[in-house]
Amino acid sequence: MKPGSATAPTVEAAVTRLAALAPLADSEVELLRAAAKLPRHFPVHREIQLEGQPVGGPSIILSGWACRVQIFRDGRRQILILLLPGDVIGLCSHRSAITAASAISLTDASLCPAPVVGSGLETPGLAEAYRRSRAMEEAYLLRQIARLGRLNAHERIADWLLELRDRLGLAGMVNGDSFPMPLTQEALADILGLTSVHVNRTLQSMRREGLIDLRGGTMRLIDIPRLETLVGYRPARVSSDAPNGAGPND
Amino acid sequence: MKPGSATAPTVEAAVTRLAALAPLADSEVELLRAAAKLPRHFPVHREIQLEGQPVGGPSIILSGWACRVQIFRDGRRQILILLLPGDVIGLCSHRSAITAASAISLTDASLCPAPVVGSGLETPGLAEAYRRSRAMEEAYLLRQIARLGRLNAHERIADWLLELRDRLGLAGMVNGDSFPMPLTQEALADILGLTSVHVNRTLQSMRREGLIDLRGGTMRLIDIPRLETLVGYRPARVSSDAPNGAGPND
DNA sequence: CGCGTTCTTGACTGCTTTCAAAGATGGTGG
DNA sequence: CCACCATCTTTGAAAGCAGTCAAGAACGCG
Repeated sequence: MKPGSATAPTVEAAVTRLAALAPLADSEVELLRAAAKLPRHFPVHREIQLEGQPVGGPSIILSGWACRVQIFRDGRRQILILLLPGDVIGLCSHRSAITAASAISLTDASLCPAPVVGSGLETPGLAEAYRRSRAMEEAYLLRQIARLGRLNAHERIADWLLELRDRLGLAGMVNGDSFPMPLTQEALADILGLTSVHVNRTLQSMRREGLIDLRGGTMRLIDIPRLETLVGYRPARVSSDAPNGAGPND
Repeated sequence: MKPGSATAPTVEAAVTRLAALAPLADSEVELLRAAAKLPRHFPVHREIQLEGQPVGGPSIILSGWACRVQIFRDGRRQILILLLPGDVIGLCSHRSAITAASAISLTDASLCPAPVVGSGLETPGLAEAYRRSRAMEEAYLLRQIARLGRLNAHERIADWLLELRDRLGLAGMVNGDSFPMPLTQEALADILGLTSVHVNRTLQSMRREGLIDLRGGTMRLIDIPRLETLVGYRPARVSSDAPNGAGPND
């Protein structure tokens, strides 16, 4: 494995996330590992799915960060939702499905085909994990709407960071209060509906207030309780099962 | 039928919308009509689904307008998505599903249980319509994010009106360029992520510019081409089938 | 070490909010 | 049929959050 390659395609994050969504049989984990042997690699800023094109089969993100994005004629961009390791894209089951918004890579990324689940008879765990994954995605979309519609810059960032920590935690990518932050402030701005200049100022203000510590591509949430009360944060939940953990490692 | 009752529960709008999403067999239409015989009525501002509660079976909106909403501790509200006649809510198939955001009625409304579709063997049309309905809802969520993140007040209203016209058109509720507008400017503000004061000013500006005509609970889009170029509007599409029409009646 | 990208900072503009109050509207009961 | 009341709409003035434009500093990569 080349020393320079930032994201060696491993399936572990995806297995961790899907197993956190629903218990997987060993055979189902094996299906995932087998699928991950045929990864597709995307350099940064590459189109993964194109709006209006057929969805194709579902894929799993093995490594790297991506997003769904809407671009306006005059160049304005809005990132609609982040796509993180273990996320499944293209989970629509209707006929002639076409993708509603393009997906692009925000870092180098690798995907693989998601193992097909029939009517869920032989792979009940995977099928359930896919269904919950889709429900989680919908919950993130809803929260993103509330965030953009009613929160100011400080609150948007706080809320988004807490959600991000939960999401990365599901995939086992959180260490204590820290997780990787490979995005430029330009990308953050496109996520948060702000300008990069204002994101910069707000991040610095939050640093000064001792809320966060962002250095060298790592984000550390210093004062999570204060971040949470700032926006009344509550983690997304899509089922009444015990809140699926795998939270931050320590 | 009482003269005063604003929304006599008819199933026609719902049948129109679902049949526009996928061809329905006569037997499937009969299932819908039968289900509509057991409507539940909700006065304005009544809770239809409560966040965190079990989803229960799927329901169809027969008449009236509703929404999913997020309310913050300090009273800020954001309407996440409108729910219109023919829309199906509670379409999650995973175990122990709980609703991610409360649904409330914005006008008097009536719902009925959605006919259950098994594995889609006996009701392939309905099953397909449900799947596409869910995909449409996701497309509306994505567009709502782009709207709140990157459009100014004029553009948000234009974009939202055009989407609303398409959605109501699917249910056969558009007459030419006009459709009912039963929402208060306060509700519009909660949809658009603005204040009601600013919604008022912006609507009046659009009236003066000859873009819209809003009077007596009816919205007329006077200059649709100009509205469309204002935001680069393109209708939501979730399948490569011929764009499902039932567009505006004339 | 040099170059391009990203981050940072300042000054200024402006869209949107806030606060307040007046005007319109519609439904109800006398 | 009209007075009355609650709700909704409209308007004004002032303040604030975020955007724009521009330029310099820091960073990372080759």
